[in-house]
Amino acid sequence: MSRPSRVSEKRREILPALADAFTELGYRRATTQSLARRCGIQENVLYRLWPDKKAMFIAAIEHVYDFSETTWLRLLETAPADGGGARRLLEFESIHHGEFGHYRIIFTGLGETDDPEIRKALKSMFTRFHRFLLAQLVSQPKRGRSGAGIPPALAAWAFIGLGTVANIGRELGALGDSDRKRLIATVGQFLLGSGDQ
Amino acid sequence: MSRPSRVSEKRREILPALADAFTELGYRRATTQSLARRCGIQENVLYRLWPDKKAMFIAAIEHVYDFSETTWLRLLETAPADGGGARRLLEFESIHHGEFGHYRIIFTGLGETDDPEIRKALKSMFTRFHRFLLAQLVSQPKRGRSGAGIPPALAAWAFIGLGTVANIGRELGALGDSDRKRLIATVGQFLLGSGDQ
DNA sequence: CGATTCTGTAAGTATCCACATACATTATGG
DNA sequence: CCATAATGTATGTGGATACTTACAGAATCG
Repeated sequence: MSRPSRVSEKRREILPALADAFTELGYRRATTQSLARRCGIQENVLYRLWPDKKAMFIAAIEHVYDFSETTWLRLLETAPADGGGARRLLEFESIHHGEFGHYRIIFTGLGETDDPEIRKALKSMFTRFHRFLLAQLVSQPKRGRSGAGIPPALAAWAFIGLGTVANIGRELGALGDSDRKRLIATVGQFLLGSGDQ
Repeated sequence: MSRPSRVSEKRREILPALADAFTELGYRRATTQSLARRCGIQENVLYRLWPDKKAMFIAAIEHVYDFSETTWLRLLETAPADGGGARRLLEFESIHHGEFGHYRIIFTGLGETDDPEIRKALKSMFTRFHRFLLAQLVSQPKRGRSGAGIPPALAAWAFIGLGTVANIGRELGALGDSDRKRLIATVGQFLLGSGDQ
């Protein structure tokens, strides 16, 4: 009992840089040396905060989702509470989608899914994401079911797919900026249920 | 001039095992040793067929797409030439989607997109995929535009996104088998333009 | 203060991995 | 049959990398 541990504060302080490193380099290419350097600490200190590299990676995944969700929640706060949140999110994403490149940590994670812990972390992340989107969809003004009779739970998954392919297209340069925005806006509106319009 | 080279035959003979190895292990975790072992040859021989590991990976990516496209083309041959190919593919994929796990090589590739050659290979793959789907969509019976006024080029991208999220859901166990099939069937039909039906 | 625990810095290690070298064997064209 | 080039097998290597150990200073409790 002397000198209280500040480990948890340190973890939170370091997480953004850690997540950025994994995001840019991917899981395997991110060496513990490079992680430490980019966090401005020694390798050893990293190992005092997490038991191994995998734990650092999982923490980074969770941080990335928390960060995104915080962004969206802030956006929804400023939105009218009339249930138009889904539409608002859609507009926002059609412009800013993938700006932080954070989805890259998902891609690299998906290459490690035979590790049970990593798979579990990813599954939990996607489940949270799905739940969040679903909540927005069912609180829509017009009806509880989205476009043309697609059950909202499926529509929410389709939204995730839409965002994913937009990210891939952006990453590879296979989809130009304007096409990507049109893709999100058009198909998104469609899934929201407004159809042609 | 003596003893003709059988390099290209050997490459073709080995590619399936090579692609399987990258598919199961991912790019970084697949060691050249494990690649060689799973191909039933020596490491050295591998290096006589391709200059380095990256070239092997790119060859595997191309092989995987060629394999898929061949499967679909065979399916379309047996389909009536009335332009219902897209619908036929959809039915097929809603059942057999992702069976070979080959999409995993895409995920691991997407974690290496800062390498120009790998990015180029992936971009080319997605572009070919998109072109293939688009051709099926525009040859549809009802109209040249798919569901509810979505331009077919965008609908084709949305299809890719749909397939991708289905694969992710399957991989993580976040989407049960029946939900996955319903997702592909429902949203797919929707994108095809039949809406409620 | 002082015992104790936290924190920073530096260096070490055992393992692994992409790729190379060396050489014996085999098949082909002339 | 023989010169030439392809193939098979074994072993080597230099560098990277996850994780460890050693130790000095500093902050907090009683």
